Parts: sequence; C-alpha cells; structure tokens
Amino acid sequence: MLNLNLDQLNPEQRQATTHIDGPLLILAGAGSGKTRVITTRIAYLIQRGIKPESILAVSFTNKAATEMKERVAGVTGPKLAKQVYLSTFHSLGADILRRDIDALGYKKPFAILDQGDQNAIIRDALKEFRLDPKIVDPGRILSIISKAKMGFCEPKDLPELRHDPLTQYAQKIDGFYKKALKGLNAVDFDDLICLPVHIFEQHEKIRQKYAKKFQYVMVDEYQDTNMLQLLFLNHLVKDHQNLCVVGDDDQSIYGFRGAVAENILEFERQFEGTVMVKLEQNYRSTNLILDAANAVIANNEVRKDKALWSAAGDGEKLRYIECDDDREEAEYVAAEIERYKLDYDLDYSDFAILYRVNPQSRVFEEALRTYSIPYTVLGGQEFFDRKEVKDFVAYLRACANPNDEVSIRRIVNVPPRGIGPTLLERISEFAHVNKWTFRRALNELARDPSRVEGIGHKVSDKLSDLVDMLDDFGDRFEAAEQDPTVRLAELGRDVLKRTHMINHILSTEKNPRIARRRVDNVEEILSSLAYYQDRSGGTLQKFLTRIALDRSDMNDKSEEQKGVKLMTLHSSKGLEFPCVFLVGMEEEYLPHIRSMNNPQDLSEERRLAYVGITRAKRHLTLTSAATRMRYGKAEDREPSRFLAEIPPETIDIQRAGDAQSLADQREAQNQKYLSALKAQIFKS
DNA sequence: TAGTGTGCCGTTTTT
DNA sequence: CGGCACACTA
Ligand SMILES: Nc1ncnc2c1ncn2[C@@H]1O[C@H](COP(=O)(O)OP(=O)(O)OP(=O)(O)O)[C@@H](O)[C@H]1O
Repeated sequence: MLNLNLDQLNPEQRQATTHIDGPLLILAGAGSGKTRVITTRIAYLIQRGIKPESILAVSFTNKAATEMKERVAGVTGPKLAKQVYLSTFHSLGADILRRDIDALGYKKPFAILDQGDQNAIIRDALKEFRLDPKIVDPGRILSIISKAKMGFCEPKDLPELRHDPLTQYAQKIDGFYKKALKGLNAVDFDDLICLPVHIFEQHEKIRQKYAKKFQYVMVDEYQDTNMLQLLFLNHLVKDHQNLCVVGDDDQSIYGFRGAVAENILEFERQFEGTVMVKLEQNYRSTNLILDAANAVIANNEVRKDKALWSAAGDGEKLRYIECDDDREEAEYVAAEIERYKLDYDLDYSDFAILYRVNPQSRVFEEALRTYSIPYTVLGGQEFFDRKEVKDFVAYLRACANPNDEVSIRRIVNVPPRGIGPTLLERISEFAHVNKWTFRRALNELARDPSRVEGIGHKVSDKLSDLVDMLDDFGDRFEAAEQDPTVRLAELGRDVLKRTHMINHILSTEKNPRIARRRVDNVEEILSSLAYYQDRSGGTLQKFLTRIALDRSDMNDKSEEQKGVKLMTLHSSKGLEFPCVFLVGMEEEYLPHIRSMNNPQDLSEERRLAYVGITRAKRHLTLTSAATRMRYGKAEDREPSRFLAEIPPETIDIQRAGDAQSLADQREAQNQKYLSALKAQIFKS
C-alpha cells in the first residue's frame, strides 16, 4: 500500500525511523539523511496504524515544510500526506491563535504585524517618551524586545544585554509596545509562538486539546530553535514525550534570532529516556567537498565532533576563483554555468549561487540576464517592504477585515486626503472616547464631520468615499468566497482603480523608471493573487494570511523550478545542488563586518561557510572580487579568512582576471555550444 | 497639510 | 546609488 522501503536506509537511519514512542534525538552532520529520516518516519508511523492527523512535523521555513510534504506524499500518496500537520512553528502558532486567541482577550480575527508596522509603533513610543530615534535606534529596540520574547522573559532579564545601554529603554518601551499591540488587536511574529504558550499556561484544557491531537511530534533543524519554541514544544509533548528532533549543531546559523544550540546539546538531559542516534555517512557530497567542509568547521572550538564520510569517491576538487571586480565575478559565474551545463549535461536548475546578503544578488541577476540564463531569486523580503506594496496590501486587508486598524490607519491618507498626523491623532482620540473602532469612527465622520475639529467638507467627502469603497469591496470579496468564478485579481484591480493608487504613484514619483517599477510591484501582487486563486482556490483572507506568514515563493512554481537559484546562505540550509557557486568570499561579507568582532559571532559565520560548502553535491566554486562597487563607489576587498582554512590539496586556485584563460574558456564554450546546437538540429 | 529639498546612511541573516 | 527621515515653505 505504502511505497515505504526501509532498505533505502542505513542501519542507523532505520533505527531512528522505526523508533516509535519516547524522545528521540538525531544529531548528525550535513547531508547525512536527517530530513530523509523524518519523512520516512512519518510514513512508517502511518504504516504502523498511527493516524496521520495526529502527527505534527515542524520545520523552520515554509520552503522546507513544502518540500517535506512533497517527500512524504511520495511515500504515502498525497491523500495521507495532506492529513499530516506539517508546517512551520509560526504557521502552527497562527493556527492555534486563529482558534483560541480569544482566551487571551483578543478578538477574532487578529492582525499580524510586519516589521514596518512594528517599527512604526516603536517610533510612536519614542515620541511618547521623548526619545531621539537617532540615539535610541528603533530597530535595535525591536530586536531586544524580540530577543526577550524568544527567551520568554523581559528585556531587563536578558543576561547578554544587561550592560547594553539600550536595554533599559527597551524595557520601558516593551510595556508600551505590548499595550499598543493589544489595543490594535494585533500580534507580531514572535507572538505567534509566545501567545500560544501563554494560552497553554493559563488554560490547561486548551493545552490538552492540542497535546492530545498531536501524539507524535517531530522537529527538523532543531539546532535553530529558541527557548520559547522549546517551551511551546514541551507543552505539546509533556504528557506523552513523543518528540523526535533532528539537527546539527554545526549548522546553527540563527543565533541572531534567539536560537540556542543548547536546545539540541541538552536535549538528552531535558527529556529523560532519550534515545540518541548519530548518522555519520554523508550521501550528498563527494569527499573533497566534505574534507574542505570538515576542515573549515574544525576551527570552531565549541562543537560536537562528528566523523562524516562519503562513499561517493573523491570527486572534483573545489575551485577558488579570484576576480578583479564584482562584474567580472558575476560574468565569470554566468559563463561557468553554461560551461558546466554542457560539460556535465546539467540543467539550469542544478545550479545555485549562494551569498551572504541579499543585495549581492543584483550583479548576478544582471549577468545572468545578459547570458539569457533563466534564474530565480529566492527569499529576500524587500519586495514586501516597498511602500507601494505595503499600501496596496493594506487596502486589501482593510477590505477583508474592517477591524484591521493598522492597515486602515496606513491607507487613510494614501493617496492624500487631507488627513495629516494631527488629524489622525484626533480621530484616534475620537474613536477612543466613544469606545469605537477606528473604522467606526471613520464611518461616523463620513456622515458628520463636525464631530472632530479640523475636518472640513473636503476631507469628509473623501472619507465617505473611502468608507463606501471599503464597504463595497468588503462585500464583493466576501461574496467572492461563495463564487469561484469571481476573479480575485480583477477585484483587486478594481480596488486599484477606485483608489487611484496608480495615478498617485505616477504623480509622486518623477523618475519614470522608478515610477514604472513601483507600478510593476503593485501589479505583481495582483498576478500572485491570480496565481494563488488558480492554484489553491483560496479566498482573499487566506491569501493575505499566507503572505503575512510566507513572503517567499509567490510566483509560479513551475517557472521557478527551471532556473538557476540565487539565495542567501541562510535560505540554502537544508537544500542541495549538483553545482554550487559560493560568491563574495571576502572579509566583511563572510565573515560579515558586523560579526567579525566577537568570537561567538565569528563561529556562526564559519558555520555559514560550512552550510554553504555542504550544499554542493559534486561541483563547488568559490569566488571573490578584489574590488567591488558599493554605494556607487569602488571598494577594495580582501579574500575571506575562511578560504585559508580549506586544505590546499582539496582546492584549485585560479584568477578569472587572467584574460587569456577567460578568453580561452569563452572560445571553448562557444565551440561546445555550437556543436551541441548542431547535434540538436541534426537530431530533429 | 502637501510638496519639495537636503543630508545622512547604509547592508546582515528570517519567520 | 538610492531610500528615508526630517525641515522648511506654500
Ligand atoms: N540511506 C541513503 N541512501 C541514499 N541516499 C541517501 C540516504 N540517506 C539520505 N540520502 C540522500 O542524501 C541527501 C541528503 O539527505 P538529507 O537532505 O536528508 O540530509 P540532511 O541530513 O537533512 O542534510 P542537511 O543537514 O544538510 O539538511 C539527499 O539527497 C538524500 O536523498
């Protein structure tokens, strides 16, 4: 019935897979089949008669969750796989809150704030306390508040920040921030996990409901979990202890997000009777790649030593290519992709370009475009941080949920309707004294503007136009939920028209290129809405929830799968590619300039290098540039210190700047390309 | 309140 | 280079 074959596992993997009850820890190096064990184990449990809906598998990213779902479906078939609860911590938390947030005195539905929204609230707080945002950086305050939540404590209790002068401000602002969120009936990302924990603590019945439902719990990438997530898990599993976690301390790269490697290192002590399984055979990479990775990570002092080996043979040596500048680097990589593709009969989708920070993708995108190589950039949330994108999404949210005060406040003066900060404040006050929602206050003012000082006919006309529009589209979107023939994207386009947002963009942005781009961004929301509706048949509500929780992959998947993948080292975790380019191997990128000063951060950078190297199955090229255009100026760069940690016998060093060799390669490449073309023509 | 200009500053990494 | 916060004017 099930397509489950345990012969595809080595003895240790099999032991882990067939372990059913009680805590299980799988601690193993990269590419040793940890994720495979999780997916196979899910299938095995189902085969043993365990109900799929009582299995919870949590992973870290939406991408990993989707991939796991597919892998499970491959073994059990899609019908059973669908019933397994497989998602990220944050989606699970959001689901719990959707059902039970009223237990904490919030209303349903609640709003999920993004970083921009959070930032605005911190800025409000700074104003309230008369603090200068130049001295008290809102971003850092936010990160302290977030760290506190992830440690399930208050800012002042954070040991590592005890002496940070910002911490006392954060402590003060924390209270304001929490109240503000509750007042807005909104939660931030950390709350998606934090509030469920509160619910579990305060309402034993609710806790039991979930603990009973999820009889078997599995967590991938456990080294990236934080204190809060451990608490959360413990509430779910403390009755039955059926928790299986999988991870690798060498791949712990989310320290900045509160991840504590202790979770995995202390697991055996925290969960009595833990069975531990180590996996030592790597099935992903050839040995030279593995040797290089092992040598690099061995420079970290604090780690559990692992003996990774591969039966795949030595394979090809790594290559380090030193380029003169960033454009040469990008062009070199593009040319090499073509060459490898022909030499090894690879597909574009077999290639990945990995880098440390998102903006590094740009140069490569340009080069790939000029070479007509298809590609996709994964991750990077700048798209959703664009003003025009946030504005339009806020309109959609305001239509879908009249109580979404954050969104309504955002769009009430976009395009300008004569409501500046002072009027906005007065309207809030007006709502507050009458115990109305912000939206209700707007409705009243649309009818009777005299109730708030400073609102004239012009403003109130526009206001009534706005509330009419929100009502109208709210109804239409709601009606669309019953009628699948309604095109959500068309409705969305009508919203765009009715609000004149496009005109607003075109008239405020005088640089036509940028104006165009902004309009395109708004259009992209519409096309992803259309795509979403076609694929999942969901409602606007669901679409909005989805983009709040998962801001990646809103494009056509089949298109995406075809091309070369560009992504940060962080997003590459858990993935594998036959041919990897690790680009920008320079000091200040890797290690990143902000992580060069203390040894702990530096170790995490090294782990990042380790993650990057171990993504490669067969071909790995590292590149650096001697000079790089940054902020419109050329900057000198030094090769990364981690390059020196790679054993010389595993790597070949070349200069791309060697014009001769580059020209030769191009020539050879052209030849090959021509003959391949010829062969194809003759075949058909 | 809207619209323009100036000057600053940067870029981790993600849910 | 490009985006953003702030200040100043109409
Ligand atoms: N017993 C096995 N026989 C053959 N191939 C295997 C076996 N176990 C795992 N693999 C393959 O090895 C590769 C790595 O597996 P997987 O992604 O599960 O490793 P991982 O430990 O999760 O890696 P990482 O820590 O880097 O995320 C995959 O291509 C998988 O199919």
